[in-house]
Amino acid sequence: MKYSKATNYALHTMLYLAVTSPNQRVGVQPMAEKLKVSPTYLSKILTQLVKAGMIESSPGAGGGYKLPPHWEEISFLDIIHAIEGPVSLFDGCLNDHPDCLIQNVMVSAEEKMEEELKQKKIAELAKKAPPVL
Amino acid sequence: MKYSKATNYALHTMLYLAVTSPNQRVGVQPMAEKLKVSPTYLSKILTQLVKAGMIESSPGAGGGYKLPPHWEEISFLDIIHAIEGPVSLFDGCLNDHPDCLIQNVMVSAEEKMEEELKQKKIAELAKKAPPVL
DNA sequence: CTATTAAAGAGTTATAATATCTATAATATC
DNA sequence: GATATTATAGATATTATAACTCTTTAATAG
Repeated sequence: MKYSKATNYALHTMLYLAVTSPNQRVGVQPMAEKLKVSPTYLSKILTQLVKAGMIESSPGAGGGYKLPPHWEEISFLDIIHAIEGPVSLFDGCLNDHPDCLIQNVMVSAEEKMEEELKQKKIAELAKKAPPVL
Repeated sequence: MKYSKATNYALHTMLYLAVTSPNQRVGVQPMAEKLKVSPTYLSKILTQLVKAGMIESSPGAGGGYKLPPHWEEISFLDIIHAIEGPVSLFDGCLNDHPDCLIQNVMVSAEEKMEEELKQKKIAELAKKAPPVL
């Protein structure tokens, strides 16, 4: 029961873009160096973020990744869902009956966490963040 | 990013004990049948619960598992921690700096969920639960 | 056309979850 | 005390998922 490192990488790259260059394109290499992860692996994660609309990409020379116009609205939850998928963290019931009391409790607790993650924006953190991240 | 099935089994057995026989000993087999899991595997999980003080056990003929005296105070969070350990669901920071903004957000969100899980007691559910679970 | 950079696919390794099997220890009943 | 019953412990196997690599393809700027 842990969030994946991929989610961790995704959150950090988003913050990186928000802090250093919200409008300028950045390639994978500098970010991969910063996070000490291989560029190819990080690019997989970034592709997922692109598909979820969390960042924009352009190939070719001078290309790279950039935050989208609505970047200031992007929340932690958005990014997490982009990587982990929209799945609930509890697996459903073991017996056959339809309305599982345990499931209900777990889901409602999860929703409390998600409310918090939805309120927290990357942009908000970028203001507080030191230049080094 | 999911809670383990072991946690799911643990929650269900606790509710099972609370609903059917808070004071009487029950062996592994009937519970394993109910949950459709092998008795040996379930017993591993139950042993973890014993060590965490969530249930009491006695070996030998007529033995089995039973809820402890303070069972009405046992929360979802207690049970989850007994199985998953006390670990945070976020892995910590990637860079070297000490005070990770991202980590802080994740942890505080997690705490919101835990507050909810701490308030929800098995006993409370047992009252609402149908006899079949 | 060429250099650069993202995307996609296949495959590998590592780690953790899930489960099984066997042996051991403890207890009640006879 | 012998036997049946039940939990506990250890080792091991299996499966699933995460984490990562390598290689190829596609797109774009100059």
